Amino acid sequence: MRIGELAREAGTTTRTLRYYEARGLLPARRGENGYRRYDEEDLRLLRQIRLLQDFGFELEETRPFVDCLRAGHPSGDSCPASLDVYRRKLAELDAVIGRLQEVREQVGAQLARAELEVSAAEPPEPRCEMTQGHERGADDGGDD
Amino acid sequence: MRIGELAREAGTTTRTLRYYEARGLLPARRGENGYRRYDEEDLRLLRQIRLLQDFGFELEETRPFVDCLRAGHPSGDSCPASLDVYRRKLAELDAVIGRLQEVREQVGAQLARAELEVSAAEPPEPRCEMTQGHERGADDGGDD
DNA sequence: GTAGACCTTGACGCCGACGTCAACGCCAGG
DNA sequence: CCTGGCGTTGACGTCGGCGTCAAGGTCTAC
Repeated sequence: MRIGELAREAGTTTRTLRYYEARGLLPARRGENGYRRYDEEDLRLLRQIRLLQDFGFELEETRPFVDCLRAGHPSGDSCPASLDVYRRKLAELDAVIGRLQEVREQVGAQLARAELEVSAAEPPEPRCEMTQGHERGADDGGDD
Repeated sequence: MRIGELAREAGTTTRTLRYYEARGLLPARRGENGYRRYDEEDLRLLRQIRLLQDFGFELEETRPFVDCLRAGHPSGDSCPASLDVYRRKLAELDAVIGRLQEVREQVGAQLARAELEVSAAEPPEPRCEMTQGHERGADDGGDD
């Protein structure tokens, strides 16, 4: 299969495949005409790469998985090096998520405080107090 | 105060301050010698910027806060435009955090599965089966 | 034979927030 | 006067993962 076909199969672009090859991640055999040739195995490798990329892994971090598959293992994470990447990534994710949650709380608190101060500064719209003995008919008019 | 001094006060660099000025975010008055001159107000603005930057806001997103302060408001988030940024940022944070948690679960699950498969594949270390009638002395060896 | 769809390499562009260097000006202390 | 420490502008480098040309070669269908 040629580069465009593989790209389509994997939902990516030829530029990306050439980039991977340049990085030594997914080298291709060459036909007589100099065109890159790929097989089903390459498609597997590529799918592994894309999956991890979608997870936010850097390209270099996908290399152990690719190497693992290429070594004949059933899946990309059948090798210790891949598991190490998983573990590092988990720790990294936890750190980032924790930091973002912290930020989220800070920003949320700031927003709440700022909104309060704004509403305190402008006291309009008395919010329709319910005075006693002031009931209305059946259709009391939608308040929305 | 001069640029180096302000940078030190705010825990940043002169390069950063020049960058902010180039972006129109923190323009400086000039002394006779062409040196940039800053005052305490600029320090406040700068601190507002740095705070938001630490939160992961892009520079452009800090602009409403800076403008707000410069307009004489008590704090950078006393203006509607700033609140809008807060809200957009919250939504963004929630989305990112959600996505990362999703990824974290996926990666965690993959790791667990892969570890299981590995331990299933290599049955070494028989984990010291207790054969009957093979008891040892008092100190039976800490299993860690 | 020619259009058009594919392929090749090479190289620059992009994004954001600066870092880093070059080459120069200004000013205070000894 | 000279050194050293500040300042100035300008411009290129960084990082990742490609996008997007440009200028050509190849192959297929009509």
